[in-house]
Amino acid sequence: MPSQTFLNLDKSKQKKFIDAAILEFSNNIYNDVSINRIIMNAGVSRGSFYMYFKDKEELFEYLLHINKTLLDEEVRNCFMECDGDLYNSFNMLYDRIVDFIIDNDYYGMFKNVFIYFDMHKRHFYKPGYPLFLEVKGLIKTDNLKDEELEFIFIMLLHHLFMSVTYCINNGCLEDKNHFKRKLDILCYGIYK
Amino acid sequence: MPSQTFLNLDKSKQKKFIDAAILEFSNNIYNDVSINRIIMNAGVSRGSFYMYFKDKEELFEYLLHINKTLLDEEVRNCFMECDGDLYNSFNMLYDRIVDFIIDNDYYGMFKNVFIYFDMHKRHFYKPGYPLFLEVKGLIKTDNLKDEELEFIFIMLLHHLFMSVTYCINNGCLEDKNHFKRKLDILCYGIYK
DNA sequence: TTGACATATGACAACTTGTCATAATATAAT
DNA sequence: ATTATATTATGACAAGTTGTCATATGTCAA
Repeated sequence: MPSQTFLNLDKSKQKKFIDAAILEFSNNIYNDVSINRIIMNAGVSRGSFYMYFKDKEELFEYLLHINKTLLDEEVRNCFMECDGDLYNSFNMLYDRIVDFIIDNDYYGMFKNVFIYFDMHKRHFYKPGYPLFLEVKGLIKTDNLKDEELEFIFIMLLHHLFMSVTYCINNGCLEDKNHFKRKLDILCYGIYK
Repeated sequence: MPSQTFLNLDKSKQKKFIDAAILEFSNNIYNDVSINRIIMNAGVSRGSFYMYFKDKEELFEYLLHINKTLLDEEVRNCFMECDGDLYNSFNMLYDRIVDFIIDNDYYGMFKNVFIYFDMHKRHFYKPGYPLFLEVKGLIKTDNLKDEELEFIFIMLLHHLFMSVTYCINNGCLEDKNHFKRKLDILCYGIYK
């Protein structure tokens, strides 16, 4: 998270900075993101940057944080709308996330995020992922085998993001079939 | 792949260079690998490095290539020894890979590779992965559902590497159960 | 011996990041 | 209103990074 100094900034200055950061993260993959260009575009001095954020990673985490809140909301909605059925929920979730990313201002950034997604996956779906605890109660378990629910949840989430990555990177956002095939395998198994 | 110039070098000079490169990749994650340090340790000039390799990525790919050959051999063996049964093959494969990495001189490097694995996953298991074509004939399909074999293969491979990553990063190389649980889900499904 | 080609070199330009002493500004206290 | 204190802003700087290129040194055949 940014320092209090940054949070104390008036909203317009904050926005200008964040916009510059998103622009940079949209046009460059993580490793090539230049703090120099960000501060130039934001009209902020070098020293100030390091007053606001520890480093590039902290800035990046903050950019993710801003949107994660919105994404989490989608997850909650899907589970509610599907009466907690895992298959249907994840099916719906995939479509929603893809749509979310397309519609979103942060599309370019997300694209780069997803390319390097697993580099940063620890932010999303490690065990203890808070979102899981939230939706846990919503999942219908009577038609499931006796596996630890969080384990399954994380596995599904993992594939979800993998497929999103796959589709974004291959420019085939319409190939929603890719994830559904995976989902079928996960839910019903490979073996006869 | 390195330039012919590098391949023409006498073996001892090649080895010195590769050793220096492995040392560097073992002690630093990809982004922090310094070509400067490599050429210092290898006793090679800056210009020579760029004569041998296009850039850091090409060098890294070559280091992977060296070992991939050995890993591929393990894959072949497992499929042979398990009469092409997917479940058993991947089960065995996991153990072998973990052992391979532990025993190997390249352990440190592999650790760093696996941390950033998915950043580089394109090198391993994208569709058309040559190893698949090789072992395809070895896979017994009569007890499998009618899914595209390569799709399943890549999914299993993906989880295999994920679990190896998980175990290496968490220092719990003995927790072989992690992958077996995933394998059960993949083979027999989540739903009753 | 002389060309012709392959290989080696390190100085160089053009970047990068993170720090820090200093300067400017805002807020509080007298 | 003036002083004191705390907060925020700044850009020069050190110490690094990469990739290039003119030049130098090998090597081998004619």
